[in-house]
Amino acid sequence: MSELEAEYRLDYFEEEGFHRKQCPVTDVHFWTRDPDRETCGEPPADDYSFIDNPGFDEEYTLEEMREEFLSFFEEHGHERIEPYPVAANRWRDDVLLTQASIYDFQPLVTSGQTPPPANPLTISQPCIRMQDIDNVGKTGRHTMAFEMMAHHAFNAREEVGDEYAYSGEVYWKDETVELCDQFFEHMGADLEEITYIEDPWVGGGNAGPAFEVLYRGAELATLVFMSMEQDEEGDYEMKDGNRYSPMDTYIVDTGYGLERWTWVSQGTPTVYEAVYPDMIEFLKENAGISLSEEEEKLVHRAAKLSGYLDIDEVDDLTEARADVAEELGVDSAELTELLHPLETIYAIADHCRTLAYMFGDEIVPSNVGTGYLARMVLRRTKRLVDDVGVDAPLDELVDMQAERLDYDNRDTIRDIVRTEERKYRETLERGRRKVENLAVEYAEKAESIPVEELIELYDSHGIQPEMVEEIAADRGASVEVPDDFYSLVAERHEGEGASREAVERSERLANLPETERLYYDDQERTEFEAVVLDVIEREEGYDVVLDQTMFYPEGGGQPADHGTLANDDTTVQVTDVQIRDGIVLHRADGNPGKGEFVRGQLDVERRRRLMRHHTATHVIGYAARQVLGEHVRQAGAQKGTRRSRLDVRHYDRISREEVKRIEAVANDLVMRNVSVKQHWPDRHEAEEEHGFDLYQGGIPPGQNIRTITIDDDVQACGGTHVSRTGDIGTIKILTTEPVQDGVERIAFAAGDAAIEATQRTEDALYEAADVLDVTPEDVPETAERFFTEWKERGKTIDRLKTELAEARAAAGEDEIDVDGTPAVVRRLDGDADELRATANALVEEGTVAVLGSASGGSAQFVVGVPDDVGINAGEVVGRLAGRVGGGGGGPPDFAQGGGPDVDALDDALDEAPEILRAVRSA
RNA sequence: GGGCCCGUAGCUCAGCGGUAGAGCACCUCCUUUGCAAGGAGGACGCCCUGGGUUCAAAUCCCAGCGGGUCCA
Repeated sequence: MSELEAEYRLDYFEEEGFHRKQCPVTDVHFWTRDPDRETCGEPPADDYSFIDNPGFDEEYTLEEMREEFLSFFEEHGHERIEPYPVAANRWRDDVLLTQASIYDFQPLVTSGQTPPPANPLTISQPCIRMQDIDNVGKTGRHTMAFEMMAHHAFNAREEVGDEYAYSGEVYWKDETVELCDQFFEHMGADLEEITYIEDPWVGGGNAGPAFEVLYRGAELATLVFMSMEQDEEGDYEMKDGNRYSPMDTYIVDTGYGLERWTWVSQGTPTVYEAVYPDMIEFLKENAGISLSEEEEKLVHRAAKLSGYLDIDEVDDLTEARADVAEELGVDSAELTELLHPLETIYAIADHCRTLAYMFGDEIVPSNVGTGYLARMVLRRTKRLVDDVGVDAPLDELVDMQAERLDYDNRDTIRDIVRTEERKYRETLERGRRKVENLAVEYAEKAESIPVEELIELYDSHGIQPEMVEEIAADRGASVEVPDDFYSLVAERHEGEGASREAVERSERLANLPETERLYYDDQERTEFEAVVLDVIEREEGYDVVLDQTMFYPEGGGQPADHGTLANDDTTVQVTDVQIRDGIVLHRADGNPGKGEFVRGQLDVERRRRLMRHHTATHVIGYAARQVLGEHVRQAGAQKGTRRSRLDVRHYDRISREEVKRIEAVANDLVMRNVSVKQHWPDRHEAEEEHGFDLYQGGIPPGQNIRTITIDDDVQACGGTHVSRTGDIGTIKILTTEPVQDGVERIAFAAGDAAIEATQRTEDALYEAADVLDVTPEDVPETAERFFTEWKERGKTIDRLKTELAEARAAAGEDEIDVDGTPAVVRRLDGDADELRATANALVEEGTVAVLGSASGGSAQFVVGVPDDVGINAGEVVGRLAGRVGGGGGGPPDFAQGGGPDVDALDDALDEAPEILRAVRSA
């Protein structure tokens, strides 16, 4: 780390008369204007000193503070940027949630592939950090949801020229620290009290020097100078143990916690009271929490000390709490009892804000991805609400935050919260019954519920061990929850995860130019001429590289074009087309010859079908949004020639009624025959105009992006489309099915494929009608009637079999005597049911029954023995079955068996009396 | 995306190779007419679907469909 020391010696510090010091408590190096200062300013070296002693000239609300920051940086040459969604997976696939403002610009802007929306810029970015979830409410300063205010500048080294999407230096370390200082000064802070702690930053493959900016015990800003990338040959070894070297771009990445600034301006005991005063007031009242004046004072004093609490850093929270209690001179249990409801309320307020952000940004609850995180937070919140006795509905609480955050999809948010709450209630009820059954079972055995059951209950049924304890206690069963419960659960999941296949890259391609893509110029054209630049032999066939092509390579869920490449000598079939680093590879069954001129001809019918289906996919997505709500967005898509599918995020199953409405809206758009327009707008202008909903199918790199506009639906898309919606012909939804919780798959067909699909469905119906000998309209009713009748007949047959069996038993002409007990040995070729019924009837009359049958291709026996007769039926069956090459068994009074050797059945039955006697005497 | 659990009467579930069960609900009768009322009787099952193993599958194995849950 010391290698970076020079990086921190700024001219600005020199000019301003800063001193570099080392903190005797934390050992870190820091910069300060105060020559007498010894400690770095961060707990545990220093306490919070702003509580009851606000650090700025005025108090600010969250909204006022945000505006103060943004307008200050606007006045200092920065452009204000609208915040991005909290669902970072909308534009990058390496993370789920937005955890910092810089996330907005990774990876395309930070790597220099795409220009920033403005440079320099300022933003206040909503973020969610799930890591802090256990600290929320307890430490007084942690929140799961927060806004990171920031100013960013994107620089590229002069010497690399215009290789990147931005060039030159906007500003770097000195100006960054100066701006930070100026903002503190603007707010009325005492600059003498500010410390800049040297704290190198590492993350996501990048690194650089950084400062933590401390004021009155609170970390109010982090100034990161991202300037290095991971490199085994690099000169700098950072704290993660990896080596790093300087990169061509260098970026100012700052973060000013909006909540912290608001808190410091107000000097309230906890951040929560500064950030959500109204909601906390509401929750306190609703839960009936009122403190005496003395208690208020105690809570207040405890808050000042709670800066030391951090579940990551303090091993045992109870211990830390005890320390606080001791310092205050009160009983630890009493203090906990007093603080616990307040901590819960703080957490509820924070969690509701998190949920408002998530659902406001149209995350749909699910068992995967961001949807799962949302579900976890919601369930946790529900438990907290019940725990502390707040009886307001959860959707109302979330809505309070959604309203404050000014979301306009509040109805959907409430709908989602209610649906999720219902699902959770159902899970809890299921769980409760399960635990009750288990508790009774183990209580009877006088054992405690084993840990394996607890793990099973949690992992497979979502029941917290605390809940098991509670229910079990009611039923008189004991449970012991091990301290390392959650790591035991984790153990169960070890060894999961699939290996990822490496993508092979041909070095040969590196020397070829990018293929000119003609398919965007005129999407209707199907013929072209080109020069063969290279032919690469593959295991099966050849990869042909041309200078230009009409062939659309597989991508964006659209399969590749097929067709032919021909010159005067030869014609080769193209059966697949792929794109690698801008080079289009045509997989062909022959070699057209390097350097040759070829005529390319697309399989026109295939391409047309794909185009219809691609445009139809946009139309279906548009229609689904109209019918199901604005939260609907693409979760995946695959186009085909006969059918295509679109996976959409939605929090419920799609009903038949909704399917019909989607179909109607889609076909209405087809019939209106609106034009399908292609544009290449500047990406930032497009984003500003249409938002991130543009990127339903992924985010393309580059300054300009291609968009497809149909009516008022605009999407970034690289596929080929028909020119008017009327060209689709018609759209028919084939099926909807859930692919995972929160994602529904809509399969549909377009154009002639739609007609074919409808015909297939009709064929099935007509065939069914034909079999039933009725008209198609009558099929449902007739099928129902037949099914009912079929069941009735089954019952009648059962009854008749019983009657028949009784009649047979009553006939009784072939009764023999086994040492004084009457017995019947008989062959009757019926199914197992008949044999059983007959045997039962015989046994009823006090007769031993030995019945054999050869129906169904195998020999079968049933042996019944009345009570008080000393013959083991299982034994008899065993011996009989042995003679037909099989086996059998059952309880002593009623046994069944058989074997494959049908021919031996009669012989076996002949021997039955002997066997009965032998078994009796045994 | 991966792991695990579950599909049996209208509901909640038991059964886990050998004749499909219980409680609640339902119907009839009796006894009582009061906070989950008692008694007697009755009806109600493609044991999710399709393959396989077996003399025999609700039960074991495989696949599918449907539901749930945990993790990234």
